[in-house]
Amino acid sequence: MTKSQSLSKSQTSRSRTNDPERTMAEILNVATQEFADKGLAGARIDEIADATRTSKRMIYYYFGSKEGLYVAVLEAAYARMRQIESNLHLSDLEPEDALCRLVEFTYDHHQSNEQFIRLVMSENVHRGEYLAQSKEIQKLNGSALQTIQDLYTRGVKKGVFKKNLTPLEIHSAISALTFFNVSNQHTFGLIFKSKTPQGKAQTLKKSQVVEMMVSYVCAA
Amino acid sequence: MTKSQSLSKSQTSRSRTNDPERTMAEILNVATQEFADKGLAGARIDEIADATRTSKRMIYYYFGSKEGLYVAVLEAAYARMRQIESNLHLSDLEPEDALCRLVEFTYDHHQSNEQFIRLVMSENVHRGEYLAQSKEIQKLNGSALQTIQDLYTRGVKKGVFKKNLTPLEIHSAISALTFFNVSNQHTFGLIFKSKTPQGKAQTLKKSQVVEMMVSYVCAA
DNA sequence: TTGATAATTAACCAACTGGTACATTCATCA
DNA sequence: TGATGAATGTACCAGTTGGTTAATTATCAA
Repeated sequence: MTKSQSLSKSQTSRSRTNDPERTMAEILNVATQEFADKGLAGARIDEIADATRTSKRMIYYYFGSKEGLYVAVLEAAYARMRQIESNLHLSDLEPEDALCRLVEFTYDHHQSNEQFIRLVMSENVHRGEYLAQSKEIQKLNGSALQTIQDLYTRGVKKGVFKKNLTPLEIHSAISALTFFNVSNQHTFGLIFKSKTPQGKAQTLKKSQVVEMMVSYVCAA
Repeated sequence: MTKSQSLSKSQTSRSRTNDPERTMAEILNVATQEFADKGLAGARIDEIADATRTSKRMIYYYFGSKEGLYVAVLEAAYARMRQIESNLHLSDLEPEDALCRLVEFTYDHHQSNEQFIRLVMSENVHRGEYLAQSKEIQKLNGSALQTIQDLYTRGVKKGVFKKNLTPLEIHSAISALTFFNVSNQHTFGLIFKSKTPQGKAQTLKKSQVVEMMVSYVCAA
C-alpha cells in the first residue's frame, strides 16, 4: 500500500507537493549522515542531493552553501545532544550514585552515538571554525556544567567528594575517557589488533571508567 | 651567502641536481604538514607540490597517488612516534615512579605533537582504512604495551599495584586522558569558552592526569 | 666515452564539484 | 479567481583537482 502510494506519487501523478519543513529536515538528515561519514571536505553535495527526495537546488535554497549546510548539521547535532543530556534526573540521587549514573550514561551515550562523535572529530580537524559560526552554540555551554556543579557541591557538602575540583575538570575527565574509546577505536584496533576483542573494540570497559571517576572525585 | 648560493643554483646555473632522498624527504615533510592541517580529502596535491622545491610529477613518481602519499605520511608519523617512545628508560625507576614518568611523558608528548594527533584523528575519520594498508604498522604494536607490561608486573610483584589490570587498559586510559585534551581542544574551547583559561586550552592539568592514573593503578 | 636507467620538468587533460540561471508549479490571500 | 511570492525541478557552467604524457637531463657502470 505504501509502495503503490509512493509510486503513484512519483510516477503517475505529476503533482508536486510543497513541504518546506519536510524538505529541510530530510536534507539535514541526509547531510548529517554524509558529513559524519566523510567530513566536510570529503562530503559531496551531489551525493547528499541524490539521497534526498529533492534536488541540489533545494540545498542551496535553504542552506546557501556547503559550509552553511555543515554548520546547520553541527548545530542540530549539538542541540539533539543537549536535549538528551537534559533528560537525566540526577538531583534525586545521592551524589555518589549521581556521579556513577552520569558516567555510565555518558559512556553509553558516546558508545551509541558514533555519528555525533565523528562530527565532533571532523570539526576539531577544522579547529572549530564552523562551530564558531553558530550563534546557538554559545547558549548550551552552561547546562552540562551546571548539572555537574550541583552534583559536586552536594557531594562536597556531604563530605564524600574531594574539595578543589572544578566542574569543567570533572566533565573533561568523563568526556576524555568515554569519547576516546569511540573516536580512536579504528587506529587503536589496528595497532593492538591481536590484543583487543572484536566488536566495537572499546578497550576501556564501562565499569573501569566509572571506577576511575569515582576514585578521582571521591574523598580518600 | 646561503642566499646567493641558492639563488645561483635556481637562477643562473640551469643545472639540475638529482637528489632522490632529499626530494622524497621534502615531499614527505610538506605532505605531513598539509595532511595534518586539512585531512586527506581537504589536502591538495598541487599545494603540496608548490610548497616543495620539486614538482607534482615527483609526488606521483615516488608515491603513486594521493592515497599512497597519505599512507606514507601516516607510516612515517607513527614510526617517529615509536622512535621517541622507545627512548624512555623506565626500568631504572621504581614502578610507581615509572608510571608517573610515563604518564607525564605521554601528556607532554601529546601536548607538543598536535600534528601527529591531527593525523590520527583524520585517520579515524577514515575508519583506519589507510593505516590498515601499511604493513609496517603491524610491527610496532607490541613495544608500547611491553613497556607497560614490564612496569606493571614489577608493581604488582612489589605489592603497590592493583592486580587484574591489563597493559592495554592502562595504555588506553593514559592515551584517552592525554589525547582528548589536545584533539578536542577546539570544540571544548568554544562550548566552555568563558570557563577555560586561554592558551592551549587544556582542561585537565598534567598533575591531575597523573593523579588519576596513580589512583587507578595503585593498590588501595 | 657511451649507453642505459633513474630523476626531473613542463604542459596538458578529463572528470568532478560547488554553485547558478531560468523556467515552472504550488500555496495563499485578497 | 487570479495574482503574488515561496518552493521546486532541470539543465548547465566554470573552476578545481588528481593524474598523465612526453620530452629532457643527470648519473654511473661498463
